[in-house]
This record gives sequence, structure tokens and C-alpha cells, in this order.
Amino acid sequence: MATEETRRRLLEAAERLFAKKGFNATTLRELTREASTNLAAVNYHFGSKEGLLVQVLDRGLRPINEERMELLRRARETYGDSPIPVRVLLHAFFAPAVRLLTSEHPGLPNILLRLNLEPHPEAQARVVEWLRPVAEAFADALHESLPHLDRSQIMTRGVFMTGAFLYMLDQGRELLPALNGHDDAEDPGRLLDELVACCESAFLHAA
Amino acid sequence: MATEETRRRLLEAAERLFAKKGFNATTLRELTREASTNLAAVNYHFGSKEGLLVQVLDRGLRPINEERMELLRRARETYGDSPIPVRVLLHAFFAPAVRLLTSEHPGLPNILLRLNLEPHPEAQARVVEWLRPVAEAFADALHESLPHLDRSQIMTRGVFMTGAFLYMLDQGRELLPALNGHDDAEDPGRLLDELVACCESAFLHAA
DNA sequence: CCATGAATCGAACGTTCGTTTAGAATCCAT
DNA sequence: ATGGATTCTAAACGAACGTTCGATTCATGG
Repeated sequence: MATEETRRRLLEAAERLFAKKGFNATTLRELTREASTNLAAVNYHFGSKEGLLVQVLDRGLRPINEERMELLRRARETYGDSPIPVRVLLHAFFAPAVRLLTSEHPGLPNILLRLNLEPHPEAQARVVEWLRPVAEAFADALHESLPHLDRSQIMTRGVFMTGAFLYMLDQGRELLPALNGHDDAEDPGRLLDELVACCESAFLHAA
Repeated sequence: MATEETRRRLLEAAERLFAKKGFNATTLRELTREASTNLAAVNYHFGSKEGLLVQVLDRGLRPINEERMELLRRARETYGDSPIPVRVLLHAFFAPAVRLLTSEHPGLPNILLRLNLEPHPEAQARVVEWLRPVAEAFADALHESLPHLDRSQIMTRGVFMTGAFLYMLDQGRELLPALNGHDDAEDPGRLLDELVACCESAFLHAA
């Protein structure tokens, strides 16, 4: 058979179901039924259920981090040796994530949030491994632009930012319309603007 | 036997284990062993595993919400008919949570975060039921203090705020020290100040 | 056209889970 | 002290899980 087809269907079903019901609560029987294949397919193609999770994360996160680094590189060129404005840095960090996580991989924010809470050592280690260089690069750049903040404060606000970001991307499409009493689809562009503005304020506020 | 003693031990073991391993990943066998009682005790005292979760949440959240409303009432008295400063509102909302969630119920932020992500309909409905009047009261007060923001924007930033808050309280004790390279225990007071300041900035920033 | 390896399939395995049940132990009012 | 209600215990149940395995099907290069 088209050798990549089943893999792809499994990855898509996994992303959707892991986000909807959680990793542990998603059964391989349901997942493989959703992907129109056999129960044994996951273990054949990915070795194990957790191996499938790792591939789901890799498929979604790698392009985001690559684009983040590319935008940071371009900003560095644009601003030469002078500090890159905080707003630009935040935009470079958030824009790829907002774009890809609202369009191609809408389930990932939920999966990532869960990953911080549930112990999946292998998958967690992979995510940290992918994210660390990006986080370091942006923390360095932020430190240049905000010399009055020490690294500890930058990290604190970075965690603040990350939590707010993931929580908002995940809950934005359900909780917000419910609370607001209408269900006009959240405009990703508007969401990104709000996010960048909020985080910029959080970073710029007097220490 | 001292009729309340077993219940209390079960509630404490549940709060600790649900936070550490998650609701689904916590087995009643481990939980009841931790509470030095029998496997059947949970079903006897709480009807089911989910009944135990509901009681854990109630025990932790009820005092927080009561104290929030009390602080809001006092602020209303203090400021009379003039709008309550945003900083005061945020403090009234966060302070009880920070205090109780860092001392008596350190596991609750994690449980609450998970609850937003995993579907436990009964428990979720209870939390919403407890939180709704509080959220409404604070949203009203915030709307008076920030008339240039419409209700939708206030809710958006409230969600932003809640995500950041829970994520920070939960990750603050693990992720932050790891990222900062030292493990001095986070000072709850300092954490609260940072939180209020960040959120105030996020609310005050130009729309 | 057939042989070969990859891919799929049905079926079963062993484990673990939450819950139930029947009975023993304990407590308290009489 | 005793009888009934409350609380605890041990054991078992049925269900559902991830994984494994041998057989089967399929695509493909010789």
C-alpha cells in the first residue's frame, strides 16, 4: 500500500484524539478505528503508543521552532548591533506558533499543556531538547533589550507568558466564546495581537 | 472509629496524588495504601473516584472564593461609589488563591489546570458553578474600573490571566528553579507581587 | 509470473483498573 | 451488656487496556 498513507492517518487521528481526550484516555482501539486501520498498526509503525506521541509532537513543533529561529535571525539582521525591540521579539516567538497551531495543528496546544502536567518522560525530554536552543536564543535577545531585568526575572515572565499563551490558544476557541455569550470564531490575527500586546506590557512593566 | 479521620486522610492523599500523577493515573490501590486504609474505602465514603475528586476541589476552592468575595466587599466599602483600582481588584482575586494554594493546598493548581484539559464533566460543572458568581462579580468591578474595555476584552484578558496564574503557581516550584539554575524556594509573596504587576500591565495596556 | 519483503489483519495474552459484595469489627445508645 | 447501625476489610468480578504473534494480503522487482 501507499506506505506513508497509514502513518499520516495515524498521526492526524492521534493529534486530534490526544488533544480531545488526553493521551492516557485515548485508546488505541478508538485511534486506529478513527484512522481506518488495524489495532496493531500503531505498534507496527511507531513501536508503541508513546512513540506515536513523540512523532505527533515532532511533526508539529519542528516547523514552528525553525520558523522562530528564522524570524529571529532576520530581526538580528534588521537591527544590526542595536537591541531588537521587545515587541518584535515577542512577535517572532508567537507568530509562527499562532499561525501553525491555529491552522494545521489545532490540537497541539492542548497536548503541550497536558505534557507539562502528566509524566511522559520520553516525550517531555524530546520537547525540552527541541525547545531549549530556541528559548536560550530568545532569552539572550530579551536580555539585551531589557538590561534592567536579570535573567531570573526574564525567565519568570517567560513562564508566565508561555502559560498564558498555551492556555489561551487552547481555551480560546471554547471558553472565550462561552463566556462572551457569542460564538464568532476567534480571529487568529486578533488573538496574536492581543497576546503580543499583553506580553509586551508584562515585560515592560517596572520591575 | 473516629468517623472523620479516614475521610480526611483520603482527601489529603487524593490531593497530593492527583496533583502529582493526575486523576486518571492515580489508582485507588495506591491512594488507599497512602491513606492507610482499605481499597473499598473510597467507594464507601465518596461513592466513586470522581466523587472523591469533587470533594477535594470543594474543600480547596470554597474558602478561596469566600475570601475573594469578602475582599471584594471590603474594597467596595473602602472606595464607595468610585471605581476600585485594578491593582486592588487583582490583589483581591489573587491573594487568597496564592496564600491557600501555596500553603494548605499546594496540589490544587495542578489539579485545576488538569481539570481544564481533561474531561471530567461532573467535577468541571461543579467548579464552574462555584466560580461563576465570583468571576461575574470581579468582571463587573473590572468593567467599572476599565470602561474603555468591553466585556469581551475583559473576559479575554481574564482567561489570559487565569492561565498564566495557574501555570505559574504550578510550574513555579519546579520549572522556574530549573530554568534559573538555582533552587531557592520561590517566595510566595514575591510571586504574588510579580503576578499582580504583570496582570495589571496586561489589563492597563492600550487596547 | 512468481518470489520476497513490507504492510495489514484477526485474535489472543497478561495485566490492571474501578467497583461490588458479603461479612467482620467497631461504636454508641439503651 | 447488648443489639443495631456505622465503619472497615478481604476477596472477587467484569471490563478495558497496550502489546504481541502468526497468518494473510499486497506491491514489486527479477
